[in-house]
Amino acid sequence: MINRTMPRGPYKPGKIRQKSEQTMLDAAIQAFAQYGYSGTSMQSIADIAGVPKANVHYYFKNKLGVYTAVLGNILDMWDTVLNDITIADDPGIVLCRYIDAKIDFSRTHPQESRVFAKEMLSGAPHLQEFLQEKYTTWLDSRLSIFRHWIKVGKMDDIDPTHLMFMIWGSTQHYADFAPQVTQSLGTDTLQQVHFDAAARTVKQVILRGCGLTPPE
Amino acid sequence: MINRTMPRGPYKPGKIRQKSEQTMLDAAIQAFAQYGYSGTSMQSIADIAGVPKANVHYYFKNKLGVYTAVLGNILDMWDTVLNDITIADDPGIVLCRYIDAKIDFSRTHPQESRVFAKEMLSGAPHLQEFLQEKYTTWLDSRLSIFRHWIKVGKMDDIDPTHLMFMIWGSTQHYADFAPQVTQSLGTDTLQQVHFDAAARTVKQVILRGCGLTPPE
DNA sequence: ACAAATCTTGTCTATCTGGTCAACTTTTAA
DNA sequence: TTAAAAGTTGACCAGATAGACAAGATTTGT
Repeated sequence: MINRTMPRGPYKPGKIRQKSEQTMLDAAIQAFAQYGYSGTSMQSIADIAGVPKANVHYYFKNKLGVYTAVLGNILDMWDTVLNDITIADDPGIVLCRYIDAKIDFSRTHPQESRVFAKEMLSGAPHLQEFLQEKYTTWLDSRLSIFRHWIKVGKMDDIDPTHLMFMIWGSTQHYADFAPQVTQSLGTDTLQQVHFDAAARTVKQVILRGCGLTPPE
Repeated sequence: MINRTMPRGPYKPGKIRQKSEQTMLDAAIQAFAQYGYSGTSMQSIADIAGVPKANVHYYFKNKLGVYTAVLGNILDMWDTVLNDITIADDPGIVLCRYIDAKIDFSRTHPQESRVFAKEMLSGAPHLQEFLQEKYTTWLDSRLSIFRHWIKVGKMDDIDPTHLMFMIWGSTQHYADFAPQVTQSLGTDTLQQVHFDAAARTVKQVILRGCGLTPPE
């Protein structure tokens, strides 16, 4: 994607910029996940990326610009799994798919999960727009499907909003509280087998708790 | 509690020190909850407490000292609810009591929950001792009780470790992800009624999910 | 009242912070 | 080859940072 606000000329930007930005965003996500927005210095981002600090300022307007870019990338990943469900679907299958996807996100993108969590813990000052627009629209449409399933007896009368919180809390826990989880499971690093056991238990409890039988 | 390492003399410390320390710890917990350890300045703690910065340094050795004191107070609150359960107890009643207590903690001590969560998200660098000693002992003894209940058929064969994670994740969510929760519930501030609904749903799903019937 | 200890606070310092800038090098299209 | 644009980087700045310290104010047992 060529940035059309850049001046044109014999030297077209693209490859170098794209690669450098990605390197710095990768570094930034590590720093923000560990130290939070206020606790992260531009110097530390530069150090992790292995470039001088001025280089970060060349690619991003300021610290907030880096953070906004990181946060934007994370929000773009927001829950595509539940996007195309309909009232015709089977709630048991949908919940299974969703729980598996959320657990898998905790496994494959723990740093992203942590940046999001820290932003929430800080009062979500940079997520107001997301929460009031994209998120609310997304949630309302999903909730109405759950309510329909409940009305037609496809699942028990479980408050779907709080059910969502349960799924989010239970699955994100494996990324956000990793030190406690690893200690509890008696391992050094979380392996696929641990995430499989987690998904199995969460599906088992949530589905049975909603009056659903796990699909084969 | 008189600090016996302090020099003795005609002026016995106690009331003033106790009150000042509490004021500063209250201020510190607010700052740490919002900005995390690295992002919190001694000046901001002093500002919230309404005292000069040098005053904070008089009562605490350094910033880590303040943080350690805050964290210690939080760890002292660790889950007294499950401490005195035995294999003779009814798992349904125990889980109900526990879920209610955890939801209540999220309601009455959200800042404490957030400081703990941020410490976890940062990799728990100041919780290694706690996790390896007090926590592990506590967890192992609780897990053995759950395993006994499962063995004698008092509850379904649910991995008790992951069940604990589900309860923690689901209940702490209401303190740690408060902005998302409030937005989802269409309210400005979380009220007792919201926490009641949360506790009801979590108990409903967890108990049924474990093959238990909610007690009257 | 008084002296010893506790408590308060303004001031100082060395370091780190986000951010700017200008000189320099590399890449690119012609 | 060349020149314009993109990219790199060390040096620099003003303000914030954690912490030290000394001088003064307050509290308390005698």
